[in-house]
Amino acid sequence: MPEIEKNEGQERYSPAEIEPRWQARWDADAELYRAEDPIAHAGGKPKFYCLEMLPYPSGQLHMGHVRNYSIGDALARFMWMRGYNVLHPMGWDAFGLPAENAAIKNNTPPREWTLSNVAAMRKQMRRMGFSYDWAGTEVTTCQPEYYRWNQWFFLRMYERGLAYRKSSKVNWCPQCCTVLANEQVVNGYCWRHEDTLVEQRELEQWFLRITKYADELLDGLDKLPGWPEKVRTMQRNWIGRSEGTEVEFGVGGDANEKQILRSAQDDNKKGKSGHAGEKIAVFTTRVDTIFGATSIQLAPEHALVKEWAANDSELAKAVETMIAEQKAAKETGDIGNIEKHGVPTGREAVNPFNGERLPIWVANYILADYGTGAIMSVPGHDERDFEFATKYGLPVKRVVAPASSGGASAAAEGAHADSGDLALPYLGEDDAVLVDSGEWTGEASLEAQETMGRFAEERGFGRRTTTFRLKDWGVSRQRYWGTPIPVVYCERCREKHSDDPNAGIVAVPESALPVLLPENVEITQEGGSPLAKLPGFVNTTCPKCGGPARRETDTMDTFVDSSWYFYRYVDAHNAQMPFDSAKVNYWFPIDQYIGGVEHAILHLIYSRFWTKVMRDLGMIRNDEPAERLFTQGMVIKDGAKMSKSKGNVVSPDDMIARYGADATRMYALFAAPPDRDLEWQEEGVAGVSRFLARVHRLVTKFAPVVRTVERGAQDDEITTKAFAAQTPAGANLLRTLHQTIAKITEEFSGRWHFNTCIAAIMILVNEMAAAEAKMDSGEIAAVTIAETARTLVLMLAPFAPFVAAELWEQMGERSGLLREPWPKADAELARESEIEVPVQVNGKLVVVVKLAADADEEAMKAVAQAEEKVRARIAGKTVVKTIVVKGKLVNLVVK
RNA sequence: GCCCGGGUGGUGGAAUCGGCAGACACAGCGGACUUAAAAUCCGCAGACCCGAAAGGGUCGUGGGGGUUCGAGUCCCCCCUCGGGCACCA
Repeated sequence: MPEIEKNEGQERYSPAEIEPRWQARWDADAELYRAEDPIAHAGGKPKFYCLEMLPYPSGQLHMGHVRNYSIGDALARFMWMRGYNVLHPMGWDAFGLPAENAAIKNNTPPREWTLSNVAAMRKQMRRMGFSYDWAGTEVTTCQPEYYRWNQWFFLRMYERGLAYRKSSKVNWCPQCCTVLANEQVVNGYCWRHEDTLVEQRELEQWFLRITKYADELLDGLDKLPGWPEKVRTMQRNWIGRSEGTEVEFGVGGDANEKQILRSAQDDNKKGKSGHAGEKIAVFTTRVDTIFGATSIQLAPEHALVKEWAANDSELAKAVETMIAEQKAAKETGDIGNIEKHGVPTGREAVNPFNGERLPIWVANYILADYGTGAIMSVPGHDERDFEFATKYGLPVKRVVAPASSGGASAAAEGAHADSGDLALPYLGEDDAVLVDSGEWTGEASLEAQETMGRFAEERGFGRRTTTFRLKDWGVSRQRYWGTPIPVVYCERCREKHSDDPNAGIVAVPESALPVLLPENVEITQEGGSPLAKLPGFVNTTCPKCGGPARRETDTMDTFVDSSWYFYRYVDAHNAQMPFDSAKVNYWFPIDQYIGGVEHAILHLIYSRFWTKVMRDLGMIRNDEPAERLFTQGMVIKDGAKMSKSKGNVVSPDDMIARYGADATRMYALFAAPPDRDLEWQEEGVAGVSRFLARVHRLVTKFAPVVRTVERGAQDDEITTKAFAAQTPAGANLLRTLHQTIAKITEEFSGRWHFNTCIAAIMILVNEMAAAEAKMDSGEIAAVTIAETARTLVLMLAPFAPFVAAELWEQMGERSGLLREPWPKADAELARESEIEVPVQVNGKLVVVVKLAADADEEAMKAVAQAEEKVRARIAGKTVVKTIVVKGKLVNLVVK
């Protein structure tokens, strides 16, 4: 053996000195970056695309980001060491309102403000040591190089009818001075302004036809087992598919004038039209209960109600009150708890199934924008209808009964709520059958839904249909800082084809892209698109006829930007196309996407939609963007989510300055498992920092040993195993080492409980510290220490890359840590030779005995029974039963 | 109201399969080192009771029941906190 030099470990751990030095080195030698084409140089390595959500460049990284990226970076580094070809990119969601607000406040142009924030945050991220390939993949969505492709996609969608313009009621936030998507309205309030109520305005807007993919977006969720069930459920609810039947009820005139009219059937036969032949379409998922309908309920906003209210001031007043009340309820937040009420319209509708005349009401619980805005009210089988009918004394009629009752509830006809068995509506079971339902009586409920739907279709007064809660995605924003919509409006073209309502809309040709967002724009809070005030931008020529035309002045929703940014990462500098399909097909789907659950429906549903559109354009092969999704918990401080308004924000810069980036990110992983909320406690960061100092001191001390051993090992060819066997203390240390490797490797590939990984590393370090003294006494071989120290540093690399790199170098290693293979656990070395077996009497712990790990059940039993404490406990009693679980425990049952 | 998560020492959390509850930390306490402090190192530490101590006993994972030799873990009922949806016909 060569002489072992010793380092007394005088150098103190100083992240402030270590971290910037390594950061500079990584920046300079681009260790973390792709020097060459990562696909061409994959060299047979499997690919791994590790993605974290790109941040909005507010100027400050917050703790939520730090946590998100610490998780992703640990995984990326681990996969790198496991020999994967890793793609780990980062970018900036750089368009959006805060830049405009900042412009108003500080008189700084949004571009300048945004880009300086990007620079500041990029610096923070580098300071954190995150392993992003800045040079190769960084994407900034507000750059024309990026947003021109938003425009390009928009044109592709427009060509295919996936982007269209229509006038409709839209959500308007008076604070943002812009339209919001449905997804951006939270309980009637703006998602950005918690106390600003969203108004409804009638405006011409651009929409993306996401509903075309509603079915696929829904069904695809079943094929995403790598996504959290919670997110999938949220998306299912959001898409809200229900299959049912639309049925047309014929409308009678004013009942007081005794102008009861024909049923819809008659109307259809005679092809009559006009007032008398008006129909009300209702949507129901339970057409089988149609014989139990006892009224028709319309939403206050229903077109017919408007018509009728025009000549009926009383009705008009009632409807107005209802709408006002709903608005008020939204403001207090308890919409949904609002009491059901309504007014009769004095008109009647005819049930096309049985010719029954039903009163038409207007009710406040009917939603105008779902289904047809009208329902058939079946109080016998719907809780809401029941509540309403009970209040107004409308009849409750049962038409479905459990099969077991033999359809015996006929007596219930016309009964009211106070009759015992009708105290609650019957909501149906799988075996329910129809009663009192004409020719369908006796038919199974589920079957009747089918046959009655078909019947309605045959007779021409209905159709089976599917409705969705999901609405098309309104993407127009009356704001400046976003992607210009690449469309012009031409008066001449419109007039030339006055029969086509879309004739005046002319797409900007692809060759003219990008439509650049002008600079030096005055931004005010007054509302209306700021671009509309720029004649130089607005006035243009029509690409079709060459005549004067007006540019679209709305910009795109920023969620367009984030819907496909992760595709751009794989080919960020492509000037010809959004990306090279071959590259996407190599990297996609994303192997792991990591982000906050707050994106569960907005970003994550739009991204899935965009993926399907691109697939149908033939650009990509994958149906879904990401194979696996992980949603991390929130960062909490003093029991509340960190936010400026609550004043409980902890700045990463402060943490770095005080404890270093390593300690900050390692604490973010240590304080809680990543899927749970994390309470930020500064003392905890200090603790991790102390731990790293301890590691630094220990490894620094052992580093010369490692260097010596590494040199010697080549000569002596002595295996670690052989050395380990020499001394019990050495075997113990190596056992812990290999148990730790096994533990961490397993967590990375499954549960991701990095808090327990770090705990395991701490245990190992504690044992190493204890081993220090034993090295001098010869109880532990130097090679054992060296092996342990070296492996420890490798395992630290995903969590604390700076100190790991520093120590790695101290140990005489020259290769970068990411190129070093992840250690392999040796099952033999990890195995326990001795186990502690608890001995119980009647399930209560009496004593713990030490046994050889391979002791069989007989031996365990014998040792347990021989134990003095156990004998004392069972003295004078009979052992009725002995339970022995090999390698686990012994339990004596006594009486 | 409905659907998901949680509830374990003073605190964050551990216990992956029903098998020693409280790993690993933080805060705390005691000791060593120091003129002193900081830093560091070593040790103690769920609660209650008995005992001078060594040690021993009882209780204990939100509450109540159950299954089991044995329950933080499984079943039923309930309380509570957080999140999502909320008249979706």
